[in-house]
Amino acid sequence: MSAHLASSTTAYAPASFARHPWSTPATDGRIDREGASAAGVVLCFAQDREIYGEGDAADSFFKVAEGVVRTCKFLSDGRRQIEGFHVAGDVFGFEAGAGHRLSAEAVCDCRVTSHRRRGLEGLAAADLALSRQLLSYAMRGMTRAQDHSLLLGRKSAVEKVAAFLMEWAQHSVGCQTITLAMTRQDIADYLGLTIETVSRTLSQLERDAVIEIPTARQIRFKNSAALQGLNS
Amino acid sequence: MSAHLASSTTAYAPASFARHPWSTPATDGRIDREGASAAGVVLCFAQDREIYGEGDAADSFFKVAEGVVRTCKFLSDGRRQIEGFHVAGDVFGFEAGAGHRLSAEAVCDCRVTSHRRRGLEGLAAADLALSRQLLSYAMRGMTRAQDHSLLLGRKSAVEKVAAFLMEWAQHSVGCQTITLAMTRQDIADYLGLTIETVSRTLSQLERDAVIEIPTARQIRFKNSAALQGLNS
DNA sequence: CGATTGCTTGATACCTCTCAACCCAGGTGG
DNA sequence: CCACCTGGGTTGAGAGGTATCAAGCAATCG
Repeated sequence: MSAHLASSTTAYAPASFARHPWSTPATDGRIDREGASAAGVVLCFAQDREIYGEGDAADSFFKVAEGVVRTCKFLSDGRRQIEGFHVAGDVFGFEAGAGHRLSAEAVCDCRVTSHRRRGLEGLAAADLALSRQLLSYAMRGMTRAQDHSLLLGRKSAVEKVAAFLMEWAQHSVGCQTITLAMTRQDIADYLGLTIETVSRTLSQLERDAVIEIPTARQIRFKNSAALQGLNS
Repeated sequence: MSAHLASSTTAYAPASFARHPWSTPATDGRIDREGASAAGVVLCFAQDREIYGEGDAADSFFKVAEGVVRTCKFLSDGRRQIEGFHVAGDVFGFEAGAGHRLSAEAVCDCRVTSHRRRGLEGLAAADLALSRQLLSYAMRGMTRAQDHSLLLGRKSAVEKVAAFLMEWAQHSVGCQTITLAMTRQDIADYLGLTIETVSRTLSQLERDAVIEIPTARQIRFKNSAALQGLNS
C-alpha cells in the first residue's frame, strides 16, 4: 500500500525534485500511527506531485493534515476540470467503487494521512458513529459537487471568480487579505475558464476597487458587499 | 409528513391542474406500505409539480417508481441548473443536513415512494447492509455530480448534447431510438446551455447524419460511433 | 377557430477563448 | 555582477462560440 503510493508519485515530477526536502513520501521513520478507530499513515507530497491517479485502486482514502490538495478529472485531449481544493481537515479520495474516479495532486507541499478503506468499513459495521461519519464525508462531497455545478453551468466569469474568492476566504484566517495556494491555471480549471479570463477578471475587479492584488498570490478585499452582490 | 408534501406541491401548478387525473398526491386509499426495512409511502405527482423545494425539511427521501424526476438549483434571478434526471429505481432527496439543498420536480407524471429518514437511520444502525446501501446512494450522487462538473466546465455544446444523448440512451430500452421525457428547456438547464443552442445543436447533428429526429421527443441514432467520438 | 405551448431558425451582439507579446521575479551560470 | 533562462502572470487584438432577440411553425387544447 505505501509502496503503491510511492510509485504513484513518480508522475509529473519536477526536475528539481531530487533535491527537494519533500521529495519522498514518509518513510518508516515518519510514519505516525493513530488510534485504531482512525488509523492513519502520514505521507508527504511535494508541490504538484500526484497523490493518486484516475483509475488507481481506491483501497485507501485520505485526509489533509497540512497544505492544499486538488482533485480533478481530465478529458482525453488534456482539458482539466478541478473538482475541488481540499485543506487541512478535509477528506478526499473516498470512493464507492474499486477505483478512484478522480486524480489528486498536491497544490503545494503538503502532508496527508492515508486510511485503509477495508479496515474502516469493518469498524463501521460495529461503530454507528463512525458509520455516520463516513456517510457525512460522502454527503459533503455530493453537496460540494452540486454547488459547483450551479457555478459551472450558470454563472458568468465575474460571478465565478467572485464565488471562488469568497469560498477561499472562508479558509483564510484573516478576513481582509487572503493568500492563494494555487496558480491562475488551477483557478481557471476549477472555474471552467481560461487562465487569461481569470487574470483579466481579477484585474477588472481591482480596477473597480472591489479587491486589491498586492502580489499575484495575495488578494485583499476592499468592497466585500460588491463581491457578495455577485453571488446568487 | 404527507400533509407537508401535499402543501409543497402547490407551487408551479399549471392552470389545468385541478382537472388532471394526477392532480393530487396519493390519498389514504392509494397509500401502499411495504415491509418495515424499506417502508415507503407511494405518492403521485403530475407533470411539473414540485416534489419538494430548496430548503424544505429533509425528513424524507424518495425513490422513483415510475416516470422521471429532475433535481435542480436556482440562482436568485431565476437561472436554473438541473443537477440530474432520476428514473425508476433512482433515489433522490437524500441529504446530509436538515434541509433539502436542491428542489425536485416531476418531469412527467410520476410515482415515487417516500421514505422517512429517521426511521431508516435507526434501522441502519442495526443493519449493516442497509447502512452500506445508504452510503452507496450518497456515493452515486457524488460520482454523478462530479462527472457532470467535467461536462459543464470543459465541454463544448456539441459534446454536451452528445453526452446527454448517450447518457439518456442507457435509460432507454431500445438501442436505436430514444424517447425524451423532458423539454428542450430541461435539457438546456441540465447542460448549462440555452434552449436555442440545444435545438440548433440537435439540428446540426441531424444534418450531419449522426441522428434523426422523427418527432421532437424522439431521437434515432444513425451513427453511434460519431456520437461516441464526441465523448471524452 | 384562436390561443397556447414547445420547438426551430435567423440575425446580431457579446462574452470568452485563442494567439501573441510582454513583464517580472527567481534561479543559474559564466 | 550581469546575462540568460524559466515559469507564472498580465495585457492586447482578433476570432469564434454561444447567448440574445425576434419571427415563424406545428401540435394541442379549449
